[in-house]
Order: sequence, then C-alpha cells, then structure tokens
Amino acid sequence: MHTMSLSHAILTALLDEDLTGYALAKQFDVSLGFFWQASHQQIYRELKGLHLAGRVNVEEVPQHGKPDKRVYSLTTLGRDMLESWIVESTRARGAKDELFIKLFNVGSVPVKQVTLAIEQRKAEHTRKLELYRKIEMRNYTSPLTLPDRKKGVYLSLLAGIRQEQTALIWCDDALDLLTTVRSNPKVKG
Amino acid sequence: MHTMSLSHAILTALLDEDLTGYALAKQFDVSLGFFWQASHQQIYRELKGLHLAGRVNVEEVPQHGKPDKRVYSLTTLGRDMLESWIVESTRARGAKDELFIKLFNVGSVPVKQVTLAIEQRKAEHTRKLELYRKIEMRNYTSPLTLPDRKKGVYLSLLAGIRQEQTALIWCDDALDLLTTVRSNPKVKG
DNA sequence: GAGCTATATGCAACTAATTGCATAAAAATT
DNA sequence: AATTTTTATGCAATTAGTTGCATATAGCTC
Repeated sequence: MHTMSLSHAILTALLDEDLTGYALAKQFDVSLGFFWQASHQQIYRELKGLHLAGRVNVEEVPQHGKPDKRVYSLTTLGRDMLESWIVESTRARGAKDELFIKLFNVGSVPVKQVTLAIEQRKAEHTRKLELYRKIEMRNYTSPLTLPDRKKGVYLSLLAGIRQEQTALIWCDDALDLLTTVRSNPKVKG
Repeated sequence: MHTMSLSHAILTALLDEDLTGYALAKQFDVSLGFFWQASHQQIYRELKGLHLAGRVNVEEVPQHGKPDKRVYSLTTLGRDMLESWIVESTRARGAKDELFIKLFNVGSVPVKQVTLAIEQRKAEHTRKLELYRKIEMRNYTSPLTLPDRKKGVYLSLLAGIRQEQTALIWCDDALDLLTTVRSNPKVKG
C-alpha cells in the first residue's frame, strides 16, 4: 500500500501538459497546490524517482547557457499507475491544524493571544476566498457547460470556496464566544 | 522558528491531567486527535525529547508485572514554552487532500472511480458529523455557560461540525455535477 | 556596475511521520 | 484452558518533508 501522494499529484499535473520541475513547482503554487503543497526539492526528487520507475519520460532540452531544461511527460506506465491509484481508497489524513491546539489552551493562557491567532486566520481565509472567487469568475461561471476535463477542477475550487466561507463564519462566532472568556487565566496551583 | 506542533499538542493535553504515553495516544484518538493525529511511536519519542528538554516531569510508577508506567506532567518550563508558542503565528499548512488530486483526473479516468471515492468520503463525513454531534449533545449544549477552560474545546468541536456539514453538502453537489460527465474518457492521442 | 528578480536544477543535512516488529502481562471473552 | 483485547513501552527502518546552500545566466532596476 504505498501512498506517495506527491507522485500522483505530479502525474496528475502532467496529464494536461509536459512540464519541467520548475514549471511543476509553479503549477503547485496556483492550482493543485491549493490542496497539495510541495517544495521544489520534493518535486525534483520525486521526478527523479518517477523517471527511474519508468512513469515519466524526460527530454533534455539544452539551453544557451542556463542549465539544461528537463521536460517531463507521462508514460503509459505512469498513466496506468495514476489510474489504478484513483481506485484505491482515499485515506483522509484529517487536517492537522495548529489553531485548534491553541484553542485547547483557552482558560490556561491569556485569551488575547488566541483571538489574535483567529484574527490572523480570518484574514488568511478572506484572502484565499477572494482569490478563489476571482478564479471562479474568470473561468468557471457556468459549470454545466464546462468540458468534462475541467469539471473536477471546478469542483475542487468549489470545495475551496465553501471551506473558506465556513471557516470565515466560524472565525466570527469564535471571536464572539471568546469575548465571554475572562482574560486572565487562573494558573493551576 | 521551530515548529514541532506535536510537542505542543502533547503539552496541551497535559494541561488538564498527568498522563502516560499510552493514555496520551488514547487522548489523541478522541479529542485533540480530531485536529492533530499522532501515532504512539511519535508520542513516545516526543515525550522523551520533552523530558530531556525539561518541559515535562516523569514519574516512574512500578507496576506488579506490567512494564513500569511513566506518568508525565508539565513543568513550569513546559508551560512557558506552550504559552510562548501560542503567540507565534500559526502557519496553516493547507490541508493536503488526496481526493482533490483525484478530482483533477476527471475527464482522463472513468468518472465512476472518482464518484466512488466521493461516496466513501461522504460516508466518512457522515460518521464524523454524527460523532461530533453526539459529543456536542452530551457536553456542550450551552456554550455560554461553559467554564472558560472548555470554551476553546467547544469551538474546536464547532469547527469540526461545520466543516463536516459543509463537506457533506459539497459531496452531494459534486456527485450531481459528475453525473453530467461522459463516463468514458477520451484518451489523449 | 551593483544588486535584484526570474529561470532552472540539485546536494546535503535535518526534522517529522509512518510501518513493522517485539516485549510483557493483566483482564475479558469464548 | 485457550484466545483475544487492552494496557504499556520501545527499537529499527523507511518514507516524507523542510531548510540552507550552491550553481548558472539573463534581464531589469537603481
């Protein structure tokens, strides 16, 4: 049961176009990366492994001075690997979120520090929501008429939007309730 | 900027009661674990480290036959470490979710496999939501009258409930839209 | 012309997390 | 009486992910 979701994420990104490691890293920053992040180091290492395993082809493109570009593309094997992975059950490795650890500390540390963390988080959610909305406006105004190839991407975006909205509402409710907490904790004697 | 959220999660769990590694692992399964998972291996290793760093005390409790119980408790240093960590900004390491990678494959693999994955996910969300609801009913029916020490825990639970609800609705919407996808992908020539 | 940004790749060292195994014995079940 | 579950800890090996650095050049700004 090898997991290695990063490799699958990479193969997925290669479905539509052949890419270099660098371009993949960029790609991760904007679309797939909303749901799966990876550093360029990880990507380069993974690509090397995928190549060794015959899941991707490499085309070395010499450049005038810059280091050679290595353009990766899916092999049939890689495609098959991806498809068979899709069938495997998806273990949702529940979100790990530090904010909740902090929340468990309410009553033992000054509330202010926790409310600050929530406010920060709120700003992040706002920023993300705006970004997602922008993408939606630009490319996904009419979901039903999208080409099949784009419908999944749209649904991911939709999930992102809904998540951010929910999170934003929660932030406000949390800030509300936290106003009822006595700010100075009694320290356990 | 050391991150090591696991150690903070452990310290947090020790705020209320002294625990053994085993008991901590259990704890993680039911409350904090909704938002931060850790295997017993991680916990034992982390505890060792925390002890070495003077963040926790150990009391070795010999038992009649069983391996000695090691009961951990917070030191003042550990408490301080926790408090100062609360102030640090929380980097939300965006959820990594394999399901979305799968969604990006719609149009290239048979949809059925993706809808199956979503249905599985839906079942999980339903199960979790029920669990959270049960906990809410049992302990958190009246948030405003909770002791301060419990309000943060309640808010975490609330976040969990909202997240699951949102996810469930999304699952249905996703399944809806995916019915409009031609089931057999045209393979890229 | 000095410094910054973007392209493009990668090593080395480290921390974090998972997996499989092993020990040990009480309590509960069959 | 034999088996399973629960309590309780831990080593060793592997995989995953991060951080810091290094190389190499073109184009841009100050």
